[in-house]
Amino acid sequence: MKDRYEPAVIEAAAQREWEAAGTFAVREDATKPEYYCVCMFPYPSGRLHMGHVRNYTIGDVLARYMRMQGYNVLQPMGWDAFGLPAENAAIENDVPPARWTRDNIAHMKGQLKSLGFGIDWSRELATCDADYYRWNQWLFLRMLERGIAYKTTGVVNWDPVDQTVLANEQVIDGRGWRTGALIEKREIPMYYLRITRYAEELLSALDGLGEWPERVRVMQANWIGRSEGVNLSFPYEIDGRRGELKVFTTRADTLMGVSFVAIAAEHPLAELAAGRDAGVRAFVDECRRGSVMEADLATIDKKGVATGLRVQHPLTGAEVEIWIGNYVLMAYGEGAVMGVPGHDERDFAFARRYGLPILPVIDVDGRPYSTAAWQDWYADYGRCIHSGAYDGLDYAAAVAAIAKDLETRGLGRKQVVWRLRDWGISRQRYWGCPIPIIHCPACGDVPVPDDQLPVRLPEDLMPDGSGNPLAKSRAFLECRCPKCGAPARRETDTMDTFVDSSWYFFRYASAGNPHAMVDERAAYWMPVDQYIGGIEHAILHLLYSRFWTRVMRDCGLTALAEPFTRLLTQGMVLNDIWFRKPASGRITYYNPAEVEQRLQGDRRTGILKSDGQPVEYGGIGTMSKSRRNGVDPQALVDRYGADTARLFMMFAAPPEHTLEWSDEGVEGAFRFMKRLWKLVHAHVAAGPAGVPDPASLDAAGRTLRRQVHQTLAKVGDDIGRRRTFNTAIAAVMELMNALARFTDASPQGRAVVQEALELVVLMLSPVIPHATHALWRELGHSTKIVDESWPEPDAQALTIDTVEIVVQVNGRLRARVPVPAGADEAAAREAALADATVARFIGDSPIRFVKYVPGKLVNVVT
RNA sequence: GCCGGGAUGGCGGAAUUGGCAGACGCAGUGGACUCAAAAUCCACCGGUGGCAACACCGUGCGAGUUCGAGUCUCGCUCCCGGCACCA
Repeated sequence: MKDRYEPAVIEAAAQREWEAAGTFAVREDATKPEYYCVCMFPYPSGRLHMGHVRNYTIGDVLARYMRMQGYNVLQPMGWDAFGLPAENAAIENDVPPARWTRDNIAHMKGQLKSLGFGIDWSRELATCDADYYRWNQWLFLRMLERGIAYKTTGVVNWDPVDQTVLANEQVIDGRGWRTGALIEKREIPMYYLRITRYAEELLSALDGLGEWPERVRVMQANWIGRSEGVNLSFPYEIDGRRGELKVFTTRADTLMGVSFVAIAAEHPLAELAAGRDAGVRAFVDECRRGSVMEADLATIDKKGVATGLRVQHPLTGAEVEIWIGNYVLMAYGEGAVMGVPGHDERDFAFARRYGLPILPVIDVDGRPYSTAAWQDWYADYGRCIHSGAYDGLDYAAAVAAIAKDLETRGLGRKQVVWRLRDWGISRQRYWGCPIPIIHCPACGDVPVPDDQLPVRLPEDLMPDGSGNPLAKSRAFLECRCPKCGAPARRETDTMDTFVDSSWYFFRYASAGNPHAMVDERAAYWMPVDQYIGGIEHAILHLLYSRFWTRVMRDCGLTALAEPFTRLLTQGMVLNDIWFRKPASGRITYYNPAEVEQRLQGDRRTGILKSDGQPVEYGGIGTMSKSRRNGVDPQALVDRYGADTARLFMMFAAPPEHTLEWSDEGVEGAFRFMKRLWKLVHAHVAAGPAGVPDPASLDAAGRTLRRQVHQTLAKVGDDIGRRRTFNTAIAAVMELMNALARFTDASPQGRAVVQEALELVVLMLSPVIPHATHALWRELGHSTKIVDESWPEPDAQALTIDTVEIVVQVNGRLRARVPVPAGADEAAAREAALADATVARFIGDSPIRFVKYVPGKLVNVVT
């Protein structure tokens, strides 16, 4: 063994050994408990970024730890390989998307291997492979059969210059990103998946996901958005035509307080009113131009316009005027709301602005109501007043009575409304999974028969930015109708890439099966025991996966409803932002590596190394291409090795927090690697060491040995239960400091050090697997450390005969005194009162009482 | 605006169940080694006062509960993430 720590050499050697032994290729084994650890698979953009390294390091540490715990651990990897960037790259670099994607995969796979992740590569998959996406198509056909998939129209962004449909992200300020043309909204036929059919189950099952972060569950619950209320109708007669204006309300108890009805600008009645009045037309157009989805709309003024149209109150028959309100959403409920200014803040503001009557109809604990200003309690539940027959009823009783009366008149009933909408999966794009439908002039839309799957995506086409190349490819387009045999045309839309990622974790566990989507191996591995990925996927990806798994269940493919037992959402990786902003022109960003930092007082300044001129500090933000503050993991690995990169990532912050990049921090991790290496080397160079004999250890030896086993217990708890890798590493560092100070070279001293080093190496092996692989051998073992079990702390080493307890006087720390372990209150009290400092602070005051926390603390209260 | 999370030294962070605030690391300061530098090693490192022993103050702000609060309760301020004016 070399004195010098040379990561490049030892890492390559360790990786070769794992590969040769097939260490991470796992098979189903009913005799062992299984542990399935999945990290969200990457989009093959070309290079690994720091977020990937962090994500996969967390997964790998857990996987290796669980392996040492005796589990049969599967850690697979794959590629989320369809999607828009490949088409953009094709246009920019004149490379077909298929080749660009596969080249990227090859390069990134090499990078993943160099980081030493314990991945079972025999199960690798790429969603752009027909072996994979044929099962998207197959399940889609099952969904069609069950009415879960259906076709209807949807609105898309149409670029009239390129004659193409754009994704939302390709529309900037209402214009096409390439052409700058004003984008039109177009209605086209699309396929949808009826996720709303599962809304109730997707919501209620969240309660069972106890090992998911609370905030993810809350975000999902809000997204699904269940509301219980009453759907009711306001009858009208306009131009001699009878109709009913429907509204949904969760506050049917306030129905007698209605003073107007507000409808969305997109509502059919708004269109009718706009046709009669130029003022109304202008307002409707203004509302439509404004975005409906932005959060800052929450603070805009509640504006509206009267339509001159009137409806009848469903219970009293009184005339109620219809207004168009900019705060009413067409996409939620019925696109219309009843206006109850007395008890709804928005309606209140609206009524005040336009001088509409405000009628209090709910009494809240007799508090005095004033129409002068809104109070939050106006929206509270109470008892009905000024409501005729309903006076005196509380919320539940009033809603029940009103719903019943409405139902008698055929004008309403109780209803549950969901915010969640069906999932539109059609994309007018080339680089995706073809939707397996054939359009026949005679038979209509005909599903591709199972025996003709997969519908292969031709890989030789080149997108040019104008429309979908599939729609121009006769070889793809032209086919025969499976029903009547007549010439027909293939569907050219492809599926949303969220489809691809909704079930890949099932496929890892059924890798390579050409006959079935999943097989009995999936039953062995699934559900995923630990799923790890970015918080940005908290809603859509996770919700779609939960939905897709339920569809698979209902098709008899799995017994599971929930795919992920435990979820860890890792924080993003941040770095400093440096920029220059010339008086005129665009802001320019500089990579932190190009900047020399200066500290002026508490202000951070810097100069650009290349020209010596100052640059401005822009705070700290997520690593991104646009701000040029990324750090290339490859450069890091090349310079320090994978172990240092892994150690830094796991040490710098807890996994769920953001992680601030720090070159000095990386240096610190590297220093630790060198210290560990040298410590083991120095110990081994002094010759063989024996096994410690607890009975013959001196005090220092016993103390060190106790710290070793205490650390072992803590590290196991930190990794296994708490998932706080940073504190686990800190504890080992602390132990290493103690070890470096321990200089007893006697046989027993060396035996304690031998044991300590072996345990340190074992404890760190999930985090820094390469160096520990070499050090394990160095410490005299012929086995591979990766095959070792996680050690158990020695209970005997942990026993102590004396503890130091803290003594407080009136809650303030005054002394520490040693007492025998397990001392009772009387003994601890006596020891505390015997201390001179304690006595000084007590002085002449009489002792009122003494509080004793066994083994920890005595508090003397005077 | 709503929902969720947070605020602890110069910095990242620790304090797991209400019981020693600041572990560990980074940066910094002083020293050893060296012709010198780097690397490495040792020591110091929240603030104020004090020669020192030591004392007092200190976990965003203001109250409260408790023998005891970074931790619990109430009310604020600011920051981050998410979103949906959701009837």
